[in-house]
Amino acid sequence: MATLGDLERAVMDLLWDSPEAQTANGLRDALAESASADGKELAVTTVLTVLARLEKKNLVSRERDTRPHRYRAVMTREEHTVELMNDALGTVMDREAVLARFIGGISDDEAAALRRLLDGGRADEQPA
Amino acid sequence: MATLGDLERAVMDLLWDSPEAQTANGLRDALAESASADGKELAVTTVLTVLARLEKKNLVSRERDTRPHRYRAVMTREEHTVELMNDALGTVMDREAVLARFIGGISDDEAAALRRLLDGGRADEQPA
DNA sequence: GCAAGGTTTCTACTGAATGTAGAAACTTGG
DNA sequence: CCAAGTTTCTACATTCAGTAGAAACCTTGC
Repeated sequence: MATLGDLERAVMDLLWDSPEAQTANGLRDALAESASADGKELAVTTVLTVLARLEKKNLVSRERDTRPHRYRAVMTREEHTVELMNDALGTVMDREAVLARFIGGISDDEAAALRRLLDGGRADEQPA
Repeated sequence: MATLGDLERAVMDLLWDSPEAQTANGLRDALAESASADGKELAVTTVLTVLARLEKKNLVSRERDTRPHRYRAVMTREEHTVELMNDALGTVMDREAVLARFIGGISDDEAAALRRLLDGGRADEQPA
């Protein structure tokens, strides 16, 4: 339930970056401009197909009542990333050993931020 | 570069759990006993194929000089898991926002462990 | 030195996931 | 009711993973 293809990922990136729900056509246009694809226009049916797949994966929801359906990300990018991290952790029995190494690899700034957050320092969490 | 198939995963689990390098035959036998597969014997060529694939993915190395080649995991399970976590994080610009949510979701025990680790509390890390 | 048996490599097939899109079905404003 | 836009169906190519037979490759006992 983890890996996204390149196009799926590109679509998610667009949805994550826009607060408003998007139409397939809007996404197709945005994809055309986006860095990776140099002007390459996809068929809108292609975009609709990946949106349907992303919906099936519960990464995207759509408003079916407006005529051009509008799509939005179900989770924020951050929530999704945390889910991936927990997926990775989930397969391991000794979570603390992993966490130990993990924090061993982060920058001092991030370590400081973590410390702050752990000390009730909170900033904006919602229970996942 | 992330996702492992079920069999690949099963092989990695065996390699991670054994300090010694293993042969394909040994792994095949171990797989037969292992929980998930109820007595189902795989062909040894099957095991060799996935080992070759895991080697290509740099998850496994082999000693080619002994006759039955012997295979070992390149990283520990923990290191590998951390890599997955960093892969997930890597695609995100705002790492701290992700970390914030991440620690919001862990247990109190783990939070305590993290705090300990952050305070130079260390236990067994090697630089990743 | 050589055949036999174990080991490894090649090749191949299947099924799922993904990128891609045409054809067909559907909806709705005029 | 119809044309234009929208959505769904269906389909094909490619890649990845599971699976393994056939062929090539060692090594060792005779």
